[in-house]
Amino acid sequence: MPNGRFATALHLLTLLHVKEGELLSSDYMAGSVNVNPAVVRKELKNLGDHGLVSSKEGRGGGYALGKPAVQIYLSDVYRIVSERPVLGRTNDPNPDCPVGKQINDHLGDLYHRADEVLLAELGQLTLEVFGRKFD
Amino acid sequence: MPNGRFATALHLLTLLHVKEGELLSSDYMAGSVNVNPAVVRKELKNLGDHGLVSSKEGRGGGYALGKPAVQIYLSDVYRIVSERPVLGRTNDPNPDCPVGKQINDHLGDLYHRADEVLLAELGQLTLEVFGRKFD
DNA sequence: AATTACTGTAACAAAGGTTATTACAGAATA
DNA sequence: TATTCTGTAATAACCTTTGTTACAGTAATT
Repeated sequence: MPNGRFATALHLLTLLHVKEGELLSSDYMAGSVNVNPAVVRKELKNLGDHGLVSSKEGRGGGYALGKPAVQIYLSDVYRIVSERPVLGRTNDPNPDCPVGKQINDHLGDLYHRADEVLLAELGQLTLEVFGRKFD
Repeated sequence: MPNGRFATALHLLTLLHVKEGELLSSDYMAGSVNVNPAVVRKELKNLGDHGLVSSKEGRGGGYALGKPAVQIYLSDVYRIVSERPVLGRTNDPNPDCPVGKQINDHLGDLYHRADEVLLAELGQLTLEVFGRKFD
């Protein structure tokens, strides 16, 4: 994962948690994260599709958590924003080479285990616990 | 890590291990991994700078493992090829926002722990063990 | 000595993926 | 009806990674 989507998503969720009770606009949140409002809306829509965020359209609308922060695990966030395995992508090796023919299968196993341990680690933290670190 | 350097590096090291005793050329290895020979030379030079690979210049030269495969941990490989934390980069949030001001510190802690568990997992495998999977 | 076959390395091009930007339709409130 | 939001698409800008080309340096071979 070369990008900053995890950081962005967790920042957004933390804002929603810290300001629980109010509806936050994408413009406001974009100002805190320092990214474009349209990017915020896209990411929040994505998180919303997975139940972590709810939204209200129209004037006076905005975003809120879609479920209690104690039920949002950081592993959920990771799963939602990262489409590629942690260890990166694989190549398209030469099938005529004994190593090339088999390497992707073995890399696949390894990548899978790496994702597992990462998810296990992130699964130990909820948004509520993470949010306690903030004043 | 959005890229394929880990896969490339491990493929190269596996080739060197499987064909231990001979010197392999960057052209040959590039043919197995299916990437450009110059890319192979760059990556092998990098692995060599960290002691995992030795090289011999000039005619009849090539590459070999720099130390026994039982002493090469996959965590070493990961450390060498990945300059960014697994969870990705962070943003440059607004310091005027309470959350924005602190988020990168807390993300930093999280990223550090994520890297730790990943390294611990990869540290359980050596190149020798990984290489047993191949015919 | 000259040739050959390699690595080491730099410079630059190409490709791919991520984020920014702009724009506007649609929804809900005032 | 005007306003203020989200939802969403299209496109541009940017950045990172990989590919490509080229050539200097080194060591064996002839």
